[in-house]
Amino acid sequence: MPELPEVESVVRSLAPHLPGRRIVSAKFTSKHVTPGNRKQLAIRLEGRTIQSVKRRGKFIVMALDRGTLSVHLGMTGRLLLDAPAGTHTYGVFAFDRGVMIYDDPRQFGKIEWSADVARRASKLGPEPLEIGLDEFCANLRRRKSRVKPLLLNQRFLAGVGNIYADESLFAAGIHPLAISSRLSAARAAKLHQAIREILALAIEHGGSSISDYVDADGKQGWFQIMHHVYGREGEPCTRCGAPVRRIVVGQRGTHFCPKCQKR
DNA sequence: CAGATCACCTGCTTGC
DNA sequence: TGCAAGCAGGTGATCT
Repeated sequence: MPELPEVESVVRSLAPHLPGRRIVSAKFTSKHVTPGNRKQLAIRLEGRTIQSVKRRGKFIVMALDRGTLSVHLGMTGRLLLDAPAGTHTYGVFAFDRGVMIYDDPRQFGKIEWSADVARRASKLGPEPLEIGLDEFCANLRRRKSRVKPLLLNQRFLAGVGNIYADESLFAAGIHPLAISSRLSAARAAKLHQAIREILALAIEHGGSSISDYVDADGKQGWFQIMHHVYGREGEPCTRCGAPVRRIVVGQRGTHFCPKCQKR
């Protein structure tokens, strides 16, 4: 579900509500979402006050008065404010005022305490909305990888996922199997620009709601209606009319226009 | 290091 | 209608 624009939208919907709230109690009920000692995690959170909510890559990072909590939504995770618990609720944060629940049908998400947050954060690459052109080009040139899997690599860029990788490559006119180190400076610059524009536009539209994504207020995103290739296999390219193709690259469905995107 | 394969888990869609 | 296969926004381990 959630890539950078969706996570950013969740953070923005949480930010007006969470800071200053005290966690009265917490409860976790999935060994996958909260691996290890989830009872201890609940005890650690008890009595803590949330100071800030930020995003780093696809991670939601909450600074507490003591310690840090990170939430990764995996594929189907949701953080919802003042919503009732359901079949797939695996986390409940009871505040002095209100409640926040964590839902995640597939349980690919992770809720973790600060020590693990630091370990994870050290493995993340630069923020795609912050990295400069020169550094981006140098990083592309240094790798001899197909460009699509490279964009999905969180050590290369933190936050780009399957939808926005495909959409960015389409916008830049680059084939997903192009070799990163062999991209011309002009095409690398175009990719840098495309990633920034698409992520920013997607954030403006609250992200993409493909099947069930919503922010913490339960509001869906609208960027999916502006997708040019993702999920459009067989449909005409919005630019040239040729049918959009779907191939598998690195085990991920990959959508592109064979006429507009060149190696 | 690049890449393939598998694994984690549930639910929805598709095709026979 | 039923059932199996295939698919899904992500990541990490393991092996070549």
